[in-house]
Amino acid sequence: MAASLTPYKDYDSKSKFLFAVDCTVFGVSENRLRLLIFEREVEPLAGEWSLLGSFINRNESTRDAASRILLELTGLDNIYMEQLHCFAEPNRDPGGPVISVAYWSLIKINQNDREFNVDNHKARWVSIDEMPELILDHGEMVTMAIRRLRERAKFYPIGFELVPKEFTLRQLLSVYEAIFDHKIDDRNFRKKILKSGLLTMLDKKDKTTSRKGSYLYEFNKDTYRQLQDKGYNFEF
Amino acid sequence: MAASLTPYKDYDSKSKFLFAVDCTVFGVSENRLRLLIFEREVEPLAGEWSLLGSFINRNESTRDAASRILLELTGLDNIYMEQLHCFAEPNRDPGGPVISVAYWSLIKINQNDREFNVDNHKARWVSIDEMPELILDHGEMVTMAIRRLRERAKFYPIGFELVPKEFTLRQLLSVYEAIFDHKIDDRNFRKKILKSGLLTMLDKKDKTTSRKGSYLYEFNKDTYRQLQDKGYNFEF
DNA sequence: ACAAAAGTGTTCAGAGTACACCCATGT
DNA sequence: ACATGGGTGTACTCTGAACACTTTTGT
Repeated sequence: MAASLTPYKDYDSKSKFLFAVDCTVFGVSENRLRLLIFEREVEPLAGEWSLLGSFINRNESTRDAASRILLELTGLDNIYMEQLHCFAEPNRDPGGPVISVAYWSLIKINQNDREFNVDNHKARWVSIDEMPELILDHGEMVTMAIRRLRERAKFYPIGFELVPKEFTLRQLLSVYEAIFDHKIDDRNFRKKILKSGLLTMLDKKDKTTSRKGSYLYEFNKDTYRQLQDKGYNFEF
Repeated sequence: MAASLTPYKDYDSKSKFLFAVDCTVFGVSENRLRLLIFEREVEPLAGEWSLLGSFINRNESTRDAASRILLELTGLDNIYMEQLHCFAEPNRDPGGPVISVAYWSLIKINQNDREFNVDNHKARWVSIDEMPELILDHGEMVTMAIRRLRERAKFYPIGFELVPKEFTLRQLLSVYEAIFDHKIDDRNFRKKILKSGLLTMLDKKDKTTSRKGSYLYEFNKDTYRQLQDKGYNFEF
């Protein structure tokens, strides 16, 4: 028990719990919304598919713990991350009384996938419609995370977390198609996204996908931050 | 430790925590968004203002615990309630390593305030702009809860949780004014809310506020549930 | 010259916004 | 008759939705 001014006097008699975080990590590749899953290494349930998680230590917050996990995995420490929900059904974990706080995060797949390969985790990107059964309540976490992601994506500039620093409109459109799982009219998309003021057109073209080449954009950080606070309608 | 198939083998060596829930309870009265606060009864920090909370037991979920608290307080068990966030900063509680899951809920003030009076809790409704300092991170919980409430209220039919079973349009409008903290044009409000299909006009009038009397409405449960899933734009 | 992706504009319908007067009734 | 709150309609603007052809350029 940590140093404290006036400890709870019946501290020892109360129920205590282990505390864990689990991360739902999303990315988009090949026009699909994908999720990073792991082969669990510890008993119980070793060898089954799960989210990446960790117990938390006495001196870290849940957010610290989630960042720590993502850093170990990707080598990146500026990943978009939000708390999702605390899962605490009694007996949710056959390993003991463990309460878990789920986080969800977004990463740019192509930018990082090399690092996953050299990593010693047994990780796999799966499309969200081809997800295998996950252990414990991790399936429920994913369902909730997808719902939350779609809700955020509708009103906050979130698609940008899934796209490289410089990107084409087609790439961005395709991220939104993957998140919302429906086709988007490209003319209306361009019109609306350009009107938002979020994008700055660069004087460069990406020639990898067509002979004509398509303009690269980056996003305008000021507008981006404003819209994170105020919200904007990103329904297409 | 509960019965389990294969317990974590280093269970005893890991950090363990007490686990609590705290409830942010909102209501609307006299055109103000209000919050229920309590004089804390236990040490440490007894006598200061706080949210209503409780430790959770081994065999209840956080949701059960939050419902339990609200039931004790109000005598009602069908209160609108959502999980807000898990607060776990190290040393957030001087009483020991306690992690808290915050919930927020909405209740109809006039319907229940009698029960608060006979209750032995030292409770008080305060307008959100006249809130005193709260203990620990409870102020932060409230700030986040207000933000979440406003977000929900914009897109989901939530105002109805704050209004009696039969209500006038003026009452409903005034709930939305309180939540969003700005005046709403009553003609546009009527037009939009009636178009949503959420309301059924009753063949009764409330004559307590004017000589002419104003029609009472109730909400249409089917439409209500649909809009809870799909969402609707409740910005006025 | 042709294939393949990029880029561009218009029309229509529906929703939001601003705004001012008459209605019903108890006293 | 009048005071009080309840109830109603219109014009304008803006946004969203549907929809098809031209441009560029490497081969």
